[in-house]
Amino acid sequence: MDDMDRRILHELGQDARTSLAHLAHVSGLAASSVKRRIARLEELGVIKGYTVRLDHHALGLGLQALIGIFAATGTTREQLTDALTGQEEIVRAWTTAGNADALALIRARDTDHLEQIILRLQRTPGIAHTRTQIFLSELLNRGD
Amino acid sequence: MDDMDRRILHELGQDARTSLAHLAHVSGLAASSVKRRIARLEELGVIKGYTVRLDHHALGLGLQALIGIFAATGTTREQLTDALTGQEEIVRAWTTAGNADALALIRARDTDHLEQIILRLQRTPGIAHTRTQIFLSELLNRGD
DNA sequence: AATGAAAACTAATCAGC
DNA sequence: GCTGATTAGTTTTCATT
Repeated sequence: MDDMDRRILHELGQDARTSLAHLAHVSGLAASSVKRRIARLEELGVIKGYTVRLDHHALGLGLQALIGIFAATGTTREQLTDALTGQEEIVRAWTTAGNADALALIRARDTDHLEQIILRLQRTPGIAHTRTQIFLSELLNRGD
Repeated sequence: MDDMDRRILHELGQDARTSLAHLAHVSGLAASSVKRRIARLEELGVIKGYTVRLDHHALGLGLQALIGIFAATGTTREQLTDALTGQEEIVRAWTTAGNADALALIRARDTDHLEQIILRLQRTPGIAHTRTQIFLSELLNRGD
């Protein structure tokens, strides 16, 4: 991991579909050298993949919320992961050192959809209760 | 926006660097048709861009936290956006209907770095105080 | 590790359906 | 709005430094 790698990663962060020719130009390396570096970063797992950045509002999933998950006593990390992975509306989830045991970031169509998701979570074995915080608008999104 | 568009977006979500030939194969369309659809989705703003998914732990930014921002009275949305955009460690930020006025998702190297970020935010004009919640681990990450 | 050149593949364009 | 053929551009490989 040197400055060249960081530069390549930064460019890919801006546009993951850019050409090796462009990456070669901005880094000053040859295209084949850039390719080797990217292949190494992929092998090392530093690059986990490439994804598209979507306008979820345009796709009808404009509502974002953070749901605090309070696990039932005895629930394992694996059970919690499975319970959350089962809900396709959950985009990201973390265990926390705070109030709730976990926080789940979700995307919903509207408040009716959000309510469905919350009820589904509350009915999920291993989840004792939830606490939902609705996001009004996105101030900043710097990708991954 | 039909099922074909959704299929293409789903595939790009899995691997944004996949070829038109592969997208044509999975959708059953001709490569040129796939290209036209992607171009239209880009023009409409449904596709905002393409980015790389990184292993931030491997890059030395393994600590994630959510910082609740309590704005000073009279602070505008724009001032808050500017204040948060100025901190490069902030990955995402939202205004909320909850306790804090905004929530900022940050990535830090370690707790020392996190403390620096919090102190910087607390010194920022327009921010009255903050409340930090540290994430212990990531249970789920479904990209964007 | 990086380079440059050649070969293989992929994207972009466009006339026709 | 889709197709398939053509051209332009990009990725991949490899011998060399």
